[in-house]
Amino acid sequence: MAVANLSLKPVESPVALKDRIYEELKSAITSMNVYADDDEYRLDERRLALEMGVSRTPIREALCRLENEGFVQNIPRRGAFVARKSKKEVLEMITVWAALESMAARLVIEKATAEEIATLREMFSSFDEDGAAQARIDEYSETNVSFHQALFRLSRCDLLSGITENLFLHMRSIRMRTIAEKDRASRSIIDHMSIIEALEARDTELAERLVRQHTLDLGGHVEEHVDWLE
Amino acid sequence: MAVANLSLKPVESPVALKDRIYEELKSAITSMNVYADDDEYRLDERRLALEMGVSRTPIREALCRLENEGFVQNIPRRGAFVARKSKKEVLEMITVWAALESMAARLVIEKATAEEIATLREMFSSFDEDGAAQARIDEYSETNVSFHQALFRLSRCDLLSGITENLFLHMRSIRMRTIAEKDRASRSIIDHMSIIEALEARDTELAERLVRQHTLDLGGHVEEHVDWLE
DNA sequence: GGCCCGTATTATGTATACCAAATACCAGAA
DNA sequence: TTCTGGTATTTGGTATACATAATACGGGCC
Repeated sequence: MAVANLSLKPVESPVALKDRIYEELKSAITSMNVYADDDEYRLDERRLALEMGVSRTPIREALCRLENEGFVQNIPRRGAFVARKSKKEVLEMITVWAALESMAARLVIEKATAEEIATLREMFSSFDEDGAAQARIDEYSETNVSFHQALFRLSRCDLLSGITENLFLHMRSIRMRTIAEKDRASRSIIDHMSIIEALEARDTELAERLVRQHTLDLGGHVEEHVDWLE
Repeated sequence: MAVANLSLKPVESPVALKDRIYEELKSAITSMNVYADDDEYRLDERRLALEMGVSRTPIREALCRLENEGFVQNIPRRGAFVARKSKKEVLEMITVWAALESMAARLVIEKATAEEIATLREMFSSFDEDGAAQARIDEYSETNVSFHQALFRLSRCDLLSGITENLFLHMRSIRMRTIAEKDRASRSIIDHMSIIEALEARDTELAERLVRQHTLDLGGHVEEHVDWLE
């Protein structure tokens, strides 16, 4: 019997309620300015359930996941709150980030093609003239994040990227309150260019050291200048 | 009015059911030999609820946490299974481990006292005579794990320790199937001693490199000799 | 005898009900 | 007026009930 050779894609499994709620809540939490004021943001299960038109069960499952990822703090018998990181926790996140990204740099040198590394350089092409760069700090900020994400992607290590993804989201909340500083931005571009050059030269030790130091410098900056973290 | 100056400790809050179930299941899963055969271990919610004498709700919350930590795989509408790591995933875990532990080594040099570093050396005191060491591989295996855990502890970075804790638990399952090999054990002792010496000499770059290489070597070993991972 | 389809069963996903703990509020006394 | 103690309400923790999807099994047809 002839088999009809239809090109069919797997039917999209209907996304479970708890997953959609998880996405919705996560996006809401990560895009809010948690550190704007000192209020604690409470996540009332019943209220959320009512607002989203579902029962408490999927809400609770979503909150459970968010708690494990550190976006929500659950106090027994008290309820769930949007998590606020302490300064110590932020510094530790930056330390872990430095560890992971320096390893990513090693892997990039080991695995990425010259073309792939070239894409990193292209990301900064519009910032070549450092005069113009300093005028567009907000735009640069996005490129900045993209650069680091690209580095992890090129490392071809899903676990590295995965762990870092949430670190980035946490850091984004911190960044929202940090006023973009001109000197840090231009310094950052220089750092990135040095990193790219080391990658292109396939200098593992140098690339690793530059990446680590770049992130640890951010840690030093936070340590010294950020005083609004508990 | 005089205030009675009693030294009271906070009353221990009764541990929630879901947390106890989480601990119980986690310990059960991590201590079982997941890779012994090709069976898939299904975690039937109803059965677990019945066996543990609770309802399905706290069971589900515990399974949710375990899924986030990678010990359980939840297939929608199919149920929960004990997670089996693929070879790729194991290799990536080892990579992340290497990244985190080499950073831990840096921090140890930065923060730990000479006395604390000395405790690392003491852990291996009973393995000094390498003849005797090879006879007690199983005993050594525990010391081995303790050594790495101690390294993270001395780094004073809770996040590093925290992330690694689960990595260790995952690796333990892998180890259970790996037959202890004499040559790897003795090689391991040599590695550890070199690491300790670098820490004592406060040679950051060397310590970092040795730690990273020690773990990456394990990765190479798995890559080459472990063929029973999917 | 083997394949296919329909029904039954089972288990997960979701909703709801109940319970207990924590907080808020109010009344009464100093 | 203020503090204390008790009660009410709120809310999270747990149990249970219901709906739906997936699988297993059996009968019918080829």
